Amino acid sequence: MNDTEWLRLDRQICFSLHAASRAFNGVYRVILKDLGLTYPQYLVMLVLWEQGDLPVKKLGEQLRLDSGTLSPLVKRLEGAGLVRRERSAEDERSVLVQLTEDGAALRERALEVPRRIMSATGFDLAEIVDLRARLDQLTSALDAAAEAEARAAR
Amino acid sequence: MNDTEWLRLDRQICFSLHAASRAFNGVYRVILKDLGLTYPQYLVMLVLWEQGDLPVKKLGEQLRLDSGTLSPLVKRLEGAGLVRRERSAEDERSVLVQLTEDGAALRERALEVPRRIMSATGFDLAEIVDLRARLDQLTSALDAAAEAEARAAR
DNA sequence: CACAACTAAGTTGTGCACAACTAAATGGCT
DNA sequence: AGCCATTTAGTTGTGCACAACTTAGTTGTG
Repeated sequence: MNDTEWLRLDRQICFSLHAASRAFNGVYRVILKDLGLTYPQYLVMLVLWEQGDLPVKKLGEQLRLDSGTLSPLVKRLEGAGLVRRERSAEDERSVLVQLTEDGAALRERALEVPRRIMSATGFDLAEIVDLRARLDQLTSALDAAAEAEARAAR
Repeated sequence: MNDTEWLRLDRQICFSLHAASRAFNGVYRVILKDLGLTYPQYLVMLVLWEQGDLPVKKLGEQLRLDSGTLSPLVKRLEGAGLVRRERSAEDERSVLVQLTEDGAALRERALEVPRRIMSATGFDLAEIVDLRARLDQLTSALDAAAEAEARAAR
C-alpha cells in the first residue's frame, strides 16, 4: 500500500467512526427529545438511576468526564428540576448530586429507550454485545496509546 | 431480561460508544497537535488532499456536515493559511475552498498519521477494515431509524 | 501549629455539532 | 419581464468536550 492509499484509508476510517458516533447521537437526540434530555444528560441520569446519589467526582469517574463538562451539565439538570446539588457536610469540597422526585420518576419514561435504540440499530442483542466488547477493547488501546503519545511528546 | 437490566445494558452501550468516540478523538488530538490541526479540520484536509479544491457544499456532502459547522471551521483553516476561500464566478452563491501552498505541503507531514493511528488502536489492517464495515452498517441503520423517528414525531 | 501538597468543584476560553434562521443568488414558470 | 421556490453560505444560540486555570477545603509533614 502506498502513501496515498494509506491516507485514503485513514479518511475512510476517521469518517466511519465520526459518522457512527454522530449517527448514534442523532438517534438518541430524537428519542430523548420526549424526555427533555440530551444524550450526555441521559448518561448522567442512567448512572444516578442505577447507583443512586453520587458526588460529582464519582459521576466523572463513571463517565470519564471532568468537572469542566459535568458542572454546567449538572446545573442544567438542576435547572430542569431533575436533580439537586448539595455540599457534603463531611467534606465541604464535595457536591452530592441527588435525584429529585421528578428525576426519579423520569426513569419510568426512560424504560422504553433501550428497546427503541436497539431496534434503530437493526442489530440483535448478540451483535450489540459483541460490538460493545470491540469498542471497549478499542477504547482501552486508544487510551493507553494516547497516554504513550503524550508521554513521548514531553 | 427485566427493565433494570435493559437500562444497565443501555448505559453500558451508550458509554462504550461515547467513550470510544472520545478516545479516538483524544488520540488524533495528540497526534495532530504537531500539524496544528483538530480532528475535524484534519478530515477536511484529507478530503481536499484527495479530491482537490471543492465548494463548501461538496465538502459538506462528503463529511455530512452542514454550513453551520463548516463555515467557521474553514475560516479557521483560512486563518491558519492552509486554504483560500473564493466565490465562484459562475455561481456566486458557491464558495470554492482551495488548498494554499502551505496547505498542500502539509500533506507530506500528514503521511505518518495513519500508521501512528493504526498502531495506537492495536488492531491490524483486517480488523480495522472489518470494524469500519460494521460502523458503516450501523450508521446507515441509525440514519434510517432517525429519519423514521423524526417522521413519526411529526 | 504552620505550611506545602493535594483534591473537588467550578470558571474561562476554544472548537465542534446541530437547529433555526437570514441573505443573496439562481432557475423555473407564468 | 416579474415573481416565487430553491439553493448556497453564513449567522446565532445551545450544549458538549477538554485544556488551563482558580478557589476553597483537606491532608500530611516538619
